[in-house]
Amino acid sequence: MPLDHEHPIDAARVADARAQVLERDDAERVAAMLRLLADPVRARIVSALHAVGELCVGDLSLVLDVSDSTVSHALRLLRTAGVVANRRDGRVIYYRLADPAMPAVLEVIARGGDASAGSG
Amino acid sequence: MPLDHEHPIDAARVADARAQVLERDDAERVAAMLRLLADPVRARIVSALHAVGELCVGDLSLVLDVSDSTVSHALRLLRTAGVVANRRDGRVIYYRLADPAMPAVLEVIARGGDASAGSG
DNA sequence: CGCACATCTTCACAGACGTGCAGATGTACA
DNA sequence: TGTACATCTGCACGTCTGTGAAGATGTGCG
Repeated sequence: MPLDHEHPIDAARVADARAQVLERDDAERVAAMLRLLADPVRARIVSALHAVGELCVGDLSLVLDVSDSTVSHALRLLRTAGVVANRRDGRVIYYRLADPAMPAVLEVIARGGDASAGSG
Repeated sequence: MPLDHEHPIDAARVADARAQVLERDDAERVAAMLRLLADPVRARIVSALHAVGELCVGDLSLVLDVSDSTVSHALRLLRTAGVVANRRDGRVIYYRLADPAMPAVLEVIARGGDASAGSG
């Protein structure tokens, strides 16, 4: 049970934290975004697109060595969320990144918390 | 079905991507880290600790308005992963951030992809 | 010791998630 | 039109995950 809502151990700090903490709705949005990257296949898709600009589904499936069905499922989530965009060239559909925040997140994690200096 | 592994549409780009893409193991690690933040409660815990430095479990439960059991469960995951550390003061246990990458990730997402300018 | 308080843990379960399969859609070309 | 190819979608299933309930652990105090 949450404590009585009446007995914070450090009331000032609690008030301070309450004022600055990510709000419920924002946290939900942030978590939803991060959930997209919290899967190895999707993270690697973002990584691959970040590396070479754009790739079609079949080539992506070759790069990652996973089934095209899996790639397609993953791309659908990313596309719906606005993380990637696509263009069609004949029967081939090329995907590219549409949200610079995603590769940035991967870099921050990979580099261990240093968020300064961009793509090296 | 995956293509034949023999018919990339852009072989050069595939080779290029293969060389630069996040490897399977690394992707697994990155995804595991991000999964920790891909939950509203844990994201808010990181946010709160980032805001005020340290908080005990009970106060955290007040700040977030969730049960202390939920906070404790969440903290265990974060602690096991090295995201937070704690110190004991009597019966009260204070938690603080131990991995600067996590709040950095939250900021990158919140700011929409601008990864420059670090913490503070 | 016994009691109160803060935190942790075990168990159980509903809900979300990732993936393969099979078929559908859409495009190109003859 | 029919075939071949690239991609997408719906369904089903095993697995993972977050949470609450209830009790356990650990600490301080008298």
